[in-house]
Amino acid sequence: MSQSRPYHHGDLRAALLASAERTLREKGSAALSLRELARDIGVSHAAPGRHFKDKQALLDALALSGYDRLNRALAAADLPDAPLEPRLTSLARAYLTFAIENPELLELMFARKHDPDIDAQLAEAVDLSMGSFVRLTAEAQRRGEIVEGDPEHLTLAAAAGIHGLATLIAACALSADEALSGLDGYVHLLLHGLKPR
Amino acid sequence: MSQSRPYHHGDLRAALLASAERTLREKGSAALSLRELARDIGVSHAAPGRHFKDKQALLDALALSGYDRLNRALAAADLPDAPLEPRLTSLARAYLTFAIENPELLELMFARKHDPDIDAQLAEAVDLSMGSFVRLTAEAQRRGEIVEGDPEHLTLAAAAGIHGLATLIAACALSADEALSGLDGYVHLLLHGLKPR
DNA sequence: CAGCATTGTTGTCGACGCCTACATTGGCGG
DNA sequence: CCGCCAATGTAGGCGTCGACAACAATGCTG
Repeated sequence: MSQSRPYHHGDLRAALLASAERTLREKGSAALSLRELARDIGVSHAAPGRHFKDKQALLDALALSGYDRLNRALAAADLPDAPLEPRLTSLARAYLTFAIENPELLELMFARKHDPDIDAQLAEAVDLSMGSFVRLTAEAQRRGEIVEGDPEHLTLAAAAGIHGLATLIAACALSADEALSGLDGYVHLLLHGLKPR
Repeated sequence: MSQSRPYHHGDLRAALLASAERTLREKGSAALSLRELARDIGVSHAAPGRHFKDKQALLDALALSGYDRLNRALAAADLPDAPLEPRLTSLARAYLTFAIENPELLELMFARKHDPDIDAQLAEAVDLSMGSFVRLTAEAQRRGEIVEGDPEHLTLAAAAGIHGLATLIAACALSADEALSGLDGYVHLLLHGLKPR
């Protein structure tokens, strides 16, 4: 057989992750099968097992890479010199955009079934995501632009709302356009409250 | 054979849903298998197919019953005569409590893979859930206790934050105790904003 | 260049979802 | 009261999947 394909793939792990992410985007995490991935790439059905001990291990790796991309997007959207409100809006917009573009991945990232050992890395990645918001509230609080109180609580208050919008978008319970167009108003409400001043 | 079990179960559909919900709570939705449900109940492996054309159909039914319970909990927690802040707090507490007690179910309810036809019923159930919050903001706005603006946007602003907290709890990214104990403060922030007055 | 760890292959096992053909049951009309 | 039919449960089978084990090809390292 003049099969030009070499016995060793070269970087099967990366190829698996890339193909898995495409399948995830197109058909959802439930439709992800290790055997189909192997077929798509052109290796045997057991080859993925060399790189991911489990199907769950692959999902975990996918979730981790998702946090990586999200964190880069958040870092890029941070405007350290901008005033509080536009700065928070920019972060929020980056988060929502990620949710709109990677709904299945977001669902995976916040799924409640990861290996305990990977959970530590995951928690670290989540902390990194929160980091952008923590810095923002901490600095704003130092300048007196934000109410006093436990900075962690204040950060959570801001982040929970934005995360809620993101999950609603991912769950198709909220249209992406609607969320993005109402974002400015939403952040304003976050900062000024629902009660009239 | 003196098998006392009658040929017909009587209410297999309800038994399946009940058993499925227990399994869901104990082992997660991924571990839910129609065949195992049938074994637990003591019917043949194809019997569930008479009541749910699909595994997804059973998950959809589970999600619908989840919305039903959530909506009842929200209705019971509504205090129409209470002032704005404690009223909102009571609704929020009911939502978070539901999330704490039914994390897997909540994940299922907001999963993005339901049959298109069931989606209509699901959307209706979601609207019902939002209803409690909508009434609250509408009345508060009528009394001038809440900022002017599109009531739907204001409701979303309140509900998104609470939903965000709930999903964070379900995803184990936030401890239940922490969320409940900080809830009063959170609702206060929602109403008064992060900026000092 | 020899030996060994890495990586991919083949084959197998049990479980699952779904389908079809068949059995049992209970209810309804003659 | 009885026979028929729809509803419900059963038995078996098909194709796929994840996981495992035994084996083969490769390439690194001493």
